[in-house]
Amino acid sequence: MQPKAKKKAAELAGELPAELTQARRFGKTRSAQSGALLEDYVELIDDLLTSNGEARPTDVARRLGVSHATAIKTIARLKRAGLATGRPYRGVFLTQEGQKLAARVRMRHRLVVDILLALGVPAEAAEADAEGIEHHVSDATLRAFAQFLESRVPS
Amino acid sequence: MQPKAKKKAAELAGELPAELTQARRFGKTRSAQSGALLEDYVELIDDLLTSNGEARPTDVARRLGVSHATAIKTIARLKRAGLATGRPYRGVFLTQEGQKLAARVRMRHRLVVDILLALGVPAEAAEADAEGIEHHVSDATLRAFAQFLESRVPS
DNA sequence: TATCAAATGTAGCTTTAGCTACACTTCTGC
DNA sequence: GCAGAAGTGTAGCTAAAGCTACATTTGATA
Repeated sequence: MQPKAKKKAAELAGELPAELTQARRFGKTRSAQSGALLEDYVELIDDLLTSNGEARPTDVARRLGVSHATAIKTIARLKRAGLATGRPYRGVFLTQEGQKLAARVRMRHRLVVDILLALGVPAEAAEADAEGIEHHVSDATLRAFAQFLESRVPS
Repeated sequence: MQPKAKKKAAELAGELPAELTQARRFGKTRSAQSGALLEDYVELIDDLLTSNGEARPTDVARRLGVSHATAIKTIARLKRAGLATGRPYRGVFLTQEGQKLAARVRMRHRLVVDILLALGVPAEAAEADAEGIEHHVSDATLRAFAQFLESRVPS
């Protein structure tokens, strides 16, 4: 145990609530991680279904830059989660729930890219960064983004 | 193998580059994930060192909402990565490199929060979302953020 | 100073997401 | 209509990040 004169004072002054708030924030960020991957898969599968009429594990794997085995395993998780369906060797499809999620994700992605562009971020970087950012944008923030864009570019 | 009339056409039309670009983007997002945790730890340890004069694994664990064992294991990774030092039972400190990283991370965090606030995101949500967003903001985007804030609020 | 609670560290388990290597279908083209 | 290539699926490994349970060290205090 280290000496801790200042620590005790901080505790008495009410450090605990701050700790809890921060912990809650971090915890949320962490658990968002697992959902992010599924969202990426759902979005991409929806893309492939729209543009190619089918979504094959190998295409998914290529697009995401992972091995086909990894893609297949994650697609299995999607099915377990009720987001995707499909029989062996027959391609992947989205359930109603999966399609709803895809739509939400796509809308959010669009909004994040637009915000970045509006802020003067170069197109290339905007697309790239949006991929990482979008999974961490809460509904409140999303609403603010939409409102900002509307007010700026009534278009 | 599924039938794929359209697929072939798309390939001939040059789908491959698109695939590679997207794969590169996703890969970057994924590998950013591992760095994000270390960044959080470094930032927090720097916080604790500044405000308390010491950074103890238990405090880190409490703030991050994980068990002390998890914190200790990750701190060991920090040490292996050359970001932290410290002898057993003696608290954690940052190396020069760790301090440099902490400064960068803190600056970036500040900038992201400020941008969110400038866009009209409620303070609570801005702080929370920034935690997740900041790890995915490239230098180009960061520069754009800074420039936008300067132009908007010459303060 | 000897004890004991709190902090620290270690061991071993789980899940997720990745990989390679191997096995099995399916489709294409001859 | 068959052979082989391409796609799909399975098995088994790794590393990260989390946990609980147990062991060890430290510092406060009686």
